[in-house]
Amino acid sequence: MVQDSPATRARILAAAVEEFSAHGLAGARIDRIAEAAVANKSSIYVYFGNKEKLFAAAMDRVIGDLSDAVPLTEHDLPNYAGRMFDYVVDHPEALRMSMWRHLERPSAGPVVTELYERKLEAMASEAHPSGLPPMDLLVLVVGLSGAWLTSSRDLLAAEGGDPYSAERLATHRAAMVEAARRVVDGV
Amino acid sequence: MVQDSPATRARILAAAVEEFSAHGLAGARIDRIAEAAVANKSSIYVYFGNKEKLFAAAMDRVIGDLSDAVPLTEHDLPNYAGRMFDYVVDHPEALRMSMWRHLERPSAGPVVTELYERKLEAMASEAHPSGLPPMDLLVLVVGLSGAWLTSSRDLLAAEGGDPYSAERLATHRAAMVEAARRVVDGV
DNA sequence: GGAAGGTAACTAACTAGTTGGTAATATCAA
DNA sequence: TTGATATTACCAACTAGTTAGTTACCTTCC
Repeated sequence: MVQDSPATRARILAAAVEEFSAHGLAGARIDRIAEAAVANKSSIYVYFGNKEKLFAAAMDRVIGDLSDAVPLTEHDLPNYAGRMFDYVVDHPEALRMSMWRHLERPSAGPVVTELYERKLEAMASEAHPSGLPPMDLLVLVVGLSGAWLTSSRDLLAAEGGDPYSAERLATHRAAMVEAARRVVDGV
Repeated sequence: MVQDSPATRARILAAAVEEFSAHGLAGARIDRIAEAAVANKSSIYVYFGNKEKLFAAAMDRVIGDLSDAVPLTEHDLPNYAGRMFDYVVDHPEALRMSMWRHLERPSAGPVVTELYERKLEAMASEAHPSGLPPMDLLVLVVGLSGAWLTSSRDLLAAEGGDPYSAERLATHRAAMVEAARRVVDGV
């Protein structure tokens, strides 16, 4: 086993993302993370301090990657919703982590309030046909983008077939982007 | 302490709903539930079997109450969204429990696939101006109804003020119902 | 030889679930 | 009604296993 500190740290963080995404903060097990990372448990404490801080680091990583990959295009919200949908389909851990954050540690993860403030200002300054307050508009569009992937399996099962097949997801994506367009453009 | 088996059971279930809603299945503590219910820990095992089954019972209760209180009016989805919003504002545990279910035990809670099937059929048989598939429409409207209450505090904080004040919630409710109307009615 | 990276074994605290026993209530014969 | 007995509700203390976090020691490489 070659010693390589940055690589070990990276393996731990990757394993932590997977474990926390699957089980949340309370359900995650440090031993499982160490095993999956092929690292010793104590390395986790050397690199990240404790479970809580490791959770925060995993959250920073996942949410940071998400906001880098899906920039908020405030003047084209329907396509923002579409890109957000594509990203969380490809990276389910992003959606799960943000749900864990909401339920377990609302304060974890990067603070991007300032960014949002600028985006909302930009939205407010232009004349929107929507007629809805910028914040409400943004929240609703984000809500649309995650609707399918956060729906209960019970509801999705009512249609028959696999709700997560590529074809079904493509159909929903189109419907969702169209819905966002209607919300944004008004009637 | 007067002995009253149904009352003890009810106290345990109520305490379980609160504990699971706050901490989820993995984070909940049986001892805390017993203490909050003013009952002995072993009563929990007498009445509910084990932690998992108690979680399922709490889920049944919360989701059952929700679907009783907010009947799915498939021919008036915007107001369905509005009533759903009102309910989860008044009963935050309903939203939190359904999130915990999604993350921790997707199979917990009542199975209502059959009900949804009938509702979707009813939607399909009528000519909708929406042009969107019934399932997508329903999922998107439900997504809209929960958007504000599942948004990150970070985003909501960008506006300044309390995002959960009665006034702010009323404003959002109106915007959300209007958005649902636009999605349902098409352009 | 010494600093940095890594490890196995350990510990103290916690947690789901159990047990052996007590008190209250119901049943019923006299 | 009464007193013995069975049943139900309840409880304090315990157990076996788990878990986050620590420590003392080893290995690698400059």
